[in-house]
Amino acid sequence: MNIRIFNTLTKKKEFFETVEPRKVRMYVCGPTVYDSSHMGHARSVVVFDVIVRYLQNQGYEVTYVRNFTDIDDKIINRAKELGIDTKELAEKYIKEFYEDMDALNVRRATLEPRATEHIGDIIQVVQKLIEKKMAYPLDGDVYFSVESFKEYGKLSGRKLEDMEAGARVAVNERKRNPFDFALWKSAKPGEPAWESPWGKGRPGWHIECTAMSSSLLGETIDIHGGGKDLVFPHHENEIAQSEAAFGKNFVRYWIHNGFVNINQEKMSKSLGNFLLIKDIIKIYLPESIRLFLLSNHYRSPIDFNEKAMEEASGALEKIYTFLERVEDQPGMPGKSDKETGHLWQQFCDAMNDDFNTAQGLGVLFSAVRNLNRILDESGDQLSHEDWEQIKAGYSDVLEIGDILGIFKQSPKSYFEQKRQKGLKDEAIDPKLIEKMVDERTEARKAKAWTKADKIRDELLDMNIILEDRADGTVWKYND
RNA sequence: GGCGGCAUAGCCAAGUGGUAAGGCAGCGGUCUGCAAAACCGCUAUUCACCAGUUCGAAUCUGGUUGCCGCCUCCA
Repeated sequence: MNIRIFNTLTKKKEFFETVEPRKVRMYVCGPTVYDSSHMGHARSVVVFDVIVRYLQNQGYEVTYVRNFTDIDDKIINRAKELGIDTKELAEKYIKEFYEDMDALNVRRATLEPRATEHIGDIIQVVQKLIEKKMAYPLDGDVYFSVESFKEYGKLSGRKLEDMEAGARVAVNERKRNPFDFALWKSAKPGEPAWESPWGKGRPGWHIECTAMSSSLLGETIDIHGGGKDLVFPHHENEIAQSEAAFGKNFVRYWIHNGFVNINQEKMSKSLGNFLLIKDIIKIYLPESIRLFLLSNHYRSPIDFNEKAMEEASGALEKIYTFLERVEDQPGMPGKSDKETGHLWQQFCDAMNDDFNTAQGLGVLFSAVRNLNRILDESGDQLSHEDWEQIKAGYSDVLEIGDILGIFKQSPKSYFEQKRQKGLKDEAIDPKLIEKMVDERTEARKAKAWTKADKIRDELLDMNIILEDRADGTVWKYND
């Protein structure tokens, strides 16, 4: 049980040691709820969902906090456009976020705080920073002074001097340093605002995470995660605020996931290629999407495209086919076997190495192939030894699926679901298919192969694939 | 301009010092009336290029080329 994690702070894989034995305090930056969630959100959320599942499986008690940023400029602007208040807007997208994530079989975090629920904590941290002279009020705003924090830049590997050279930040003459960032922003008329020692206003973006992390998890936590894009400035600023305020190491392990590209392009509003989760799940099964997202190492970029999704769907089906095959074995005792075997251990080896799900999937597929071979070779009389291997493999596959958040349904319902979806997409009456399959069965009995093959071809045109098994013909939808 | 990442077969993708996982596609085969599914075999003497360290490098060092990301809201 020696997990190694790539720490963005040290740029090295380090053995995972928690502050408190067997307990993990973990914070992951959640969405700013001003718009629907896209595939990038899906990746981040799924990756950390898998990490939490694995840590729990390995015996850690995980307190997992994932926040909602429910107040900020983007929310204010969007609400203004729509003519609704910010709270209403935030609620709408929080609800959507849950719908998307439930569909993707993402478990809820232990705590899911909202920035607006922690205004008091935020004000306290800001005050503390002012007292320590590491922040300064300015006309109702409060800024963090980056120069006061000597280690500023340690996460992103930047130096203030270097950045100033090629500065692309809008210069605000009033700030002491162009990189000073707002902890508190004064409210313009009509904007949502909270009372504070500096007048009415709202928190800056970065401070909420410091406040919520420290108040819910403590001043030093084990893991802080998020997308790579958050390294600078968001997480850099969080470190500065937190370590300045509390005088302690803020985070032990920083974990950042890579981007999702769309057909080799970065997702961006300007390119108009933002793929929303709610649209993607209309086309692909959520489990296929999870499998796709986990098929690359979490730190590498991943390219979303039709071919990749078809491969992921095919891979999912391959494993469901195996599971169904095992469950159809006479004498299959169901999922009783809880003992984990060789395969599970190999999967853990992959996961222990910086949560290498891509390698873990390799283990899974080669195991499925081996187990299928055993089934092929033994025909209908499985030896005791073979049967033990199959049972152990089967339960390991399910255990792995549990970590990855796939194979949640039975193979029967998976295939049924696919058939239903196919019929709906193609607008086909299932009775027609049953009728054609029956006709073909009759033709085959009469050895009228030409007729039988003609029916099969007709079904194929409807994307229906037939499998003639020993106990009858089964049809599947081919997407 | 500053900082960082990546380059492995037709495609996707693991592998950070010990002689190239896995998936898809392709070809050949087993099975099948024929298929489908499944399985077996074949498919990178080689890991962008050049030099170096080493008994040994895809893995380490230096350089070259190409692609990408961050530095502005962003998962």
